[in-house]
Amino acid sequence: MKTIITRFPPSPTGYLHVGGARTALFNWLYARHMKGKFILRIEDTDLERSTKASADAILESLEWLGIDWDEGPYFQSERFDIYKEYVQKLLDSGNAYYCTCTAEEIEEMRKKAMADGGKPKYNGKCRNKKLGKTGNAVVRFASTSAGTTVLKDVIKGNIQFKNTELDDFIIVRSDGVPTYNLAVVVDDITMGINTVIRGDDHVNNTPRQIQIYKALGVEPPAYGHVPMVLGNDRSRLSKRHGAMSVTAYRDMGYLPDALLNYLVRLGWSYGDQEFFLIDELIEKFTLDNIGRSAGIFDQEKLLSLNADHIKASRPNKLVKYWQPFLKERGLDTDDTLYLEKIIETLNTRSKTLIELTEGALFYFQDEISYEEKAAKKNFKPAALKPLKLLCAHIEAIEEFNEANLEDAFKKVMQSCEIKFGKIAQPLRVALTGKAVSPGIFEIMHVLGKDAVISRLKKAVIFMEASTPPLSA
RNA sequence: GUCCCCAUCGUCUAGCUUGGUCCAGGACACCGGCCUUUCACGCCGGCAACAGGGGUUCAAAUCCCCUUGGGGACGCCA
Repeated sequence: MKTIITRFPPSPTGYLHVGGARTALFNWLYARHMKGKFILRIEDTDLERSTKASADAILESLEWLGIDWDEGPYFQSERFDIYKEYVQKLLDSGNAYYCTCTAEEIEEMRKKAMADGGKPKYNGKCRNKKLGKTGNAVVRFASTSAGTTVLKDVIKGNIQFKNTELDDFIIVRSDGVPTYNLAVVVDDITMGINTVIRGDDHVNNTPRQIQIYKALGVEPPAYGHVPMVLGNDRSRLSKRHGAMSVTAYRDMGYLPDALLNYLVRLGWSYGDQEFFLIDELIEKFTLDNIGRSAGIFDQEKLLSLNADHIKASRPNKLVKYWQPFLKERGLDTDDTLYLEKIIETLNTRSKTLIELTEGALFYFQDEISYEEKAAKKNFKPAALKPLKLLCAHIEAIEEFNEANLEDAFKKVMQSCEIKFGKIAQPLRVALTGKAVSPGIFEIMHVLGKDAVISRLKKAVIFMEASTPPLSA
């Protein structure tokens, strides 16, 4: 059995967006599933628009996602000699020719073709002129207009194209730099790529590429065109759909595994299963479960999946993704054991790492500032006595454990003749400053005896200072 | 304009290959309820779809055709 070799070939003209990430993911998963190879190639033949910064950003995103590559990154801009060689072959075999038509002439041809009810095309004017290489001549591929080209797509099935639909497209620009259609084919041939999984938007390029393969006498790879990811208005994903870069999701507190999980399910399915860990995906991912229709990117579902992944992650694994968010707020992240304990109290109530951070703030503050609403509602005069009493009982505890703590509560409840709820909420505000938080026993356990007592005392002082003793 | 692709709840989808087990299943969102020291988690329940029209067939979400709708491509971008 042959080794499957896939690739991801982004062009460095911007950041890696979620659609591209999904394409990379499919190629990567398939390669991993088949125990094959995954190659990364930077398609920077467009010297004008390609930037080093974009290339770096893309690599960074892939690394964060955990999509690793076995070869590369190769840069097309460093492979011009190879392309030149192949172009010469095409020229020699009569499958390509020089063309000196001007932009105006070509514009005319296109208009005419449109007027005749067809696609805007180049009419092949220079094809038989046998022109030599001159100053600003381009090289065009002499495509066959007879017959049809069949694309055997592993996802969409057979697609037929009448060859008359194709024109003689440019394979080398006037400045000598090859264009996309030529470079992909040459790269895929020389890199041994045998499986090409890419976006739907490339379907119409495929017959051109297949023709180049034929002209070169090389067997084309297996193609699989995955449907596009659309924005909520059903149009192609773009900036106006909001945050679409991988790094934006990272910065919003999403876990890479959650993004990957969401992305893979957008277009691929495994029965009714929604939640996947990466290893599981590698084990279960195959091309035949990829759907044929385009999908809309749904942030809500991604959010929900992120919450699931936060819940399912081992705290010690989550720490490394969480630390940057803590650092951003100037919080100390050295005590990872403490962080893990905090996570355990908050992971079921945080949908993102930002929510986790916000929910955890009180753990890091020595001085709790009370939320006005929460204080008003729970720091009522009637709560003063129970809190004071509770403080005293807790201080008296020798071993700060659940049993003793429970005992302290019982005593307070009995002597004040109140229910647990009456003491729990004020205590919560005293400990966290908020009316919403993890369970108070969990919190006390993480905070420890000293912090609990100190926060209780401060709450008592606060209440005494701000509340006139209405009831005796 | 021309070519290509697609079409199941609002969204992602299962089911379609090998018609009947589907008056269509799961998930997100939404709405109820339970649990409960708050908020969540969790659990239970509800709302909600086979685009339309023709065929084929005893029988069609599943096969065929047309219409409509949506998307994509037509670059010296990739």
